[in-house]
Amino acid sequence: MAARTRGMASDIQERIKRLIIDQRLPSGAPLPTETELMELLGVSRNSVREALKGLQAMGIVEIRHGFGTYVGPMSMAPMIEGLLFRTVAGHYRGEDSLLQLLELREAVETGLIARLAGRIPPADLAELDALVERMEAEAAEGAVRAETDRAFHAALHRGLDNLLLSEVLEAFWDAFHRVRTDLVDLHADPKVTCRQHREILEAVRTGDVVRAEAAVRDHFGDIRERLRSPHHD
Amino acid sequence: MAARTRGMASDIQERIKRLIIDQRLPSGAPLPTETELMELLGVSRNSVREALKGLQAMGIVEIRHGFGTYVGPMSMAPMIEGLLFRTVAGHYRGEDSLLQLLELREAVETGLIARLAGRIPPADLAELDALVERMEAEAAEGAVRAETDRAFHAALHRGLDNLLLSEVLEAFWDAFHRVRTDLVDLHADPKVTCRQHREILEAVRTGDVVRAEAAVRDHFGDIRERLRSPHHD
DNA sequence: CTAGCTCAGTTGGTTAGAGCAGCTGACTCT
DNA sequence: AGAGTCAGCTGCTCTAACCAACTGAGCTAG
Repeated sequence: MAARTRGMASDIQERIKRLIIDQRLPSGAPLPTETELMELLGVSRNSVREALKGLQAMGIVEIRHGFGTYVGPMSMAPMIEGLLFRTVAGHYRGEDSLLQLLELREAVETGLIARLAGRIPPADLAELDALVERMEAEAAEGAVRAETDRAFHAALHRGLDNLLLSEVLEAFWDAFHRVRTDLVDLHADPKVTCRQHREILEAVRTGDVVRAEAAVRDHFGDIRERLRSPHHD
Repeated sequence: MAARTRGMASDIQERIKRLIIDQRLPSGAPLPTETELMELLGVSRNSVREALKGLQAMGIVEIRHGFGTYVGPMSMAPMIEGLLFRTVAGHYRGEDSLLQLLELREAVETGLIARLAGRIPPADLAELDALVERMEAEAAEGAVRAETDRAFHAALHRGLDNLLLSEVLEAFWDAFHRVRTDLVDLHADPKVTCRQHREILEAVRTGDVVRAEAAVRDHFGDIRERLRSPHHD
């Protein structure tokens, strides 16, 4: 017997994790069926399912109805859900959780822009140019699509050359975006947004670290300002 | 009916989340018992439990055997678990996931040190002094305890005045520390470690941003160097 | 011979009911 | 008045049966 005081479900989860690690299973690899796991681990189907539900919530396994169970993508998706819920719950309880989330993004992205300035590959710079242009086209028609903003930040962070870091930043963006659409309407001026993004792009293109930091800070400062102003319920 | 194609468990989770948000329940508040939830939501006990297991994995609820179910701490603990597993699994598959995790910490902490330099409250500075001294005492006896290093970083980040940000940084520290103890032995020179921490402290005390960034980068650069050198299996 | 449909088998999803296990608080005995 | 005990809540695990989704082999029609 392994873990006595911590419950069997947790024990089963640990054993399934070990199974994945010991066998070097990559994302997408098939795992034993529920019936097999139940025999393999010597527990009931119910316990297996509860353990899998927990692992699924952490992105460690992926369950497909009628097909099978697989090693999960291990993306940052669970973190997004957690951050989102934490922020929304805090917001409704009167905390400034939304501002904290924005500050988290601001602090991290401002700190990282110095590392990016002057080091963006030409291909990514071209993509960023195209994205800013699309952004301006969308702004002329009323509002910038969220997907375009997301693509801009994603392309920018690609230069960091660290998949984990990029995913974490993307997760922060996602969480903030979802909170924003669920809770408040920032009614930002699309033209201002465009100008700020172009400024960031030009700064990193020329490799001007100080200017780049100022541009990013300006971008977030603008959002922060709108966050403080009266908005909703 | 809400989600038809996404399964009932996910639907139940959503409804429990709504329950917490709509009633403004704070962390630690009691939730309905399994029996009550089962009647309230009109589903079987098993489905309720599977949903709760998923929420528990995300830190949204906390289940105490024989006592009840409560609103969870909503800390970053689930993220630590996820990062840890992702990194360990990647490492065993031959990826440089450990280095990526270290770089994540390095990038974020280096970027944030500028925001801290010269802005640490005297009380925190005193605590940091005490921690470096303890570190030196421990170094003289062989090795610096992990808890001391953790406390140093935690005290340093307290000055950020953003609980979410501090927790995220702490989570990154935890994940890296656990991976490190599980996978590799960095056998760092404790005296060097002490010197680096003192240097960081002096730099932020005097408010010298450039020196502070260099100190942090030096600290991480040292760890990164050891990570590359031959180590284990 | 091929394109499309059908259906049986496999796998996960849900329900039901029974009994086990841990914790709390009130009750009892000293 | 203090310490031990036990009844009762609570969550935990198991069994067994049936429902629902998906795949792929085999059949049918063109």
